[in-house]
Amino acid sequence: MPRGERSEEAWLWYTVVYEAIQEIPYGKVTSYGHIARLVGKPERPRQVGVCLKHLAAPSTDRTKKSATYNSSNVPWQRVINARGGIPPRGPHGASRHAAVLRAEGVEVSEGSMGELTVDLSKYGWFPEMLPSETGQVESSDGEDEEAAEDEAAYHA
DNA sequence: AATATGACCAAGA
DNA sequence: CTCTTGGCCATAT
Repeated sequence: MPRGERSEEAWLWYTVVYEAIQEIPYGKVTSYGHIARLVGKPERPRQVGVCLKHLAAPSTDRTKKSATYNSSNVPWQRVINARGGIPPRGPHGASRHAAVLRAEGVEVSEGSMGELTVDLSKYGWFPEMLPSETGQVESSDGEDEEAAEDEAAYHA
């Protein structure tokens, strides 16, 4: 991260996000919001996107830490938006993204406006949490980021 | 320092 | 179904 690598807190955010993403099974996809929930920050899906954006540049890493995670060891292609759409981050970005997903066996179709989409009910990966149905929340205690961090590193 | 943006999301209208 | 609104906060200008 550009800003002084001294900020452990910022590094921590990137770390938990990357590790959560690495848990997405091959051939499945999930959303930014789900990753945000996994790391205990359900209200910051946007910041997850920031992480991946920086991930796109593997070199230019001055700190050894930033070299830990790069576009080749983090399956960024398995993270799409909540509607199953592939975010058009560039002119040919979406198509390239779709190609990578198809290579994993994920079916990518075309939306109404030529937007590439994935069928979440088929390829979506949302581990045992459907708030809309059960309305149950796992950690209803006062735990926050710390707990989430543990949980994220747990599964690895 | 202050303002604008963005690989987003959920809920309303 | 589409469009708007409010919220988030690390980066970029």
